[in-house]
Amino acid sequence: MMILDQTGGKEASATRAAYVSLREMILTGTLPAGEKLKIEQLRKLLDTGASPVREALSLLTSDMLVERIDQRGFRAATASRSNFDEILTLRCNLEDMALRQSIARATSEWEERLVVLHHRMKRLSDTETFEDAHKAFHMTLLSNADSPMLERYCSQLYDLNIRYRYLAAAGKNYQRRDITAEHDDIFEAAVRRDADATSAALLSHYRLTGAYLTKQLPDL
Amino acid sequence: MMILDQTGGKEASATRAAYVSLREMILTGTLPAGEKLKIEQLRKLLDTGASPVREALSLLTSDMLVERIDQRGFRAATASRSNFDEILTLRCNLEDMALRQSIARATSEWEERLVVLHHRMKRLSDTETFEDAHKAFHMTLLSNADSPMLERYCSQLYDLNIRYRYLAAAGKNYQRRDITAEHDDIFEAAVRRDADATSAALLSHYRLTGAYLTKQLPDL
DNA sequence: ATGTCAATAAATATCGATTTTTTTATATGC
DNA sequence: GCATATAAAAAAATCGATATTTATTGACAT
Repeated sequence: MMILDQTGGKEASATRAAYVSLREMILTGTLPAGEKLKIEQLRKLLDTGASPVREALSLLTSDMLVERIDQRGFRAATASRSNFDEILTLRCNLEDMALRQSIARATSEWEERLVVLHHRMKRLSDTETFEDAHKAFHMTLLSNADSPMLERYCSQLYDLNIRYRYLAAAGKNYQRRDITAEHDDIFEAAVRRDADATSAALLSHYRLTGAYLTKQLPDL
Repeated sequence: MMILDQTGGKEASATRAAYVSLREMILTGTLPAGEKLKIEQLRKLLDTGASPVREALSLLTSDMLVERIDQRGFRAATASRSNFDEILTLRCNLEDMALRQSIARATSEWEERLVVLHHRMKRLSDTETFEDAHKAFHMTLLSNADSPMLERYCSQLYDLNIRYRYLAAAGKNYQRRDITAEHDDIFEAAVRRDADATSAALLSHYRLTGAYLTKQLPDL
């Protein structure tokens, strides 16, 4: 009998635990893109039953991280240069849309959330938890659009992009760009509530990162 | 021992059969928006096991037709006026993007597919299979964008919108608008490869339908 | 060598039963 | 009366075993 889960109720069910683990493994490349995902193998790896594994994999299709082919199981979503390009293009278009809606509805509350997250992100640069802070900052930029589906798409695309960062990091001499100044530009334009400037800074940030990653990416 | 599935291999697995049935039931409102989806109940309804039902429901979360709450099961996605508005806005933005990419890459092959589908759609007006022809026409318009994820989003949004058509039809004096002329406009502008005109016609088509549906929608 | 077919092995998909958790109903004390 | 605790019922989640399907192997003929 488990009293209470201190970690925030995350691994409440075996399915959820499997979902979180598998997600992480696919995003970071522990389970390589395109890899066949065999139930029995994963069941042993995660030390759980076949049902939670199957269900977790089914749920991961929502995130486009897993493909399911009827009667022949699951595989990790494939990666390719064209997929990478598509993600970049979609992110630019969708985030531009979300960002403008967000700024149009700007409130001081939203602004203050941004201030905190921007600060936190700068503080955590180069730490384990930077990734989380970075995503929180970017998603909060869009959060005021009050468009749950659009937010979901953007979050999805953000995560899919992470996968390519790990893929690039697997290539030999990869080192992270310094993106602090770019974040500052985005942040400052946002609190100024200057939609055009924020959008320009944000898209430039994505495109620069995209070009940088493309160079570092191994053959796909 | 089943020799071969004549219907095109559609219900190959119990999971797939459940997926198709449940999807249909949610889209048409047989399973009302927001409804609790109990495994045992659906299992009996579809005359299948609990595993295929669970897996089908998990897969349906990808389509945003089912929500899953850890340890307390599944429910049909809720419907609301704001959700309807969000779908309309997203469709206009995403389809505009897809359409322009599609037209920019226009080929005579794509054009001919459009001709056939436009013809077929006109032919089938007011028949059972009109829905399929209608979706095929709209999706083919976008198909030449060569952007699988964008297509997937558009397809998803198309289906989510269908649900509101059924919801409106459930309201008393609903009758379908005549949309033949609008389709003709879209089609003709597309084969002219006039991106601006096609986009304008398409978005106007969506917005007119949206305004019309909004009036007919019962309280949400 | 190459392609086909049958036999075998491996993996997926499904079932039926059990465990765990949540929900509902009922009782208890303030 | 109202909140809280407790017991019973319902539902979700999970397990272990089995059935079904797909993938692999090797013999055989072309």
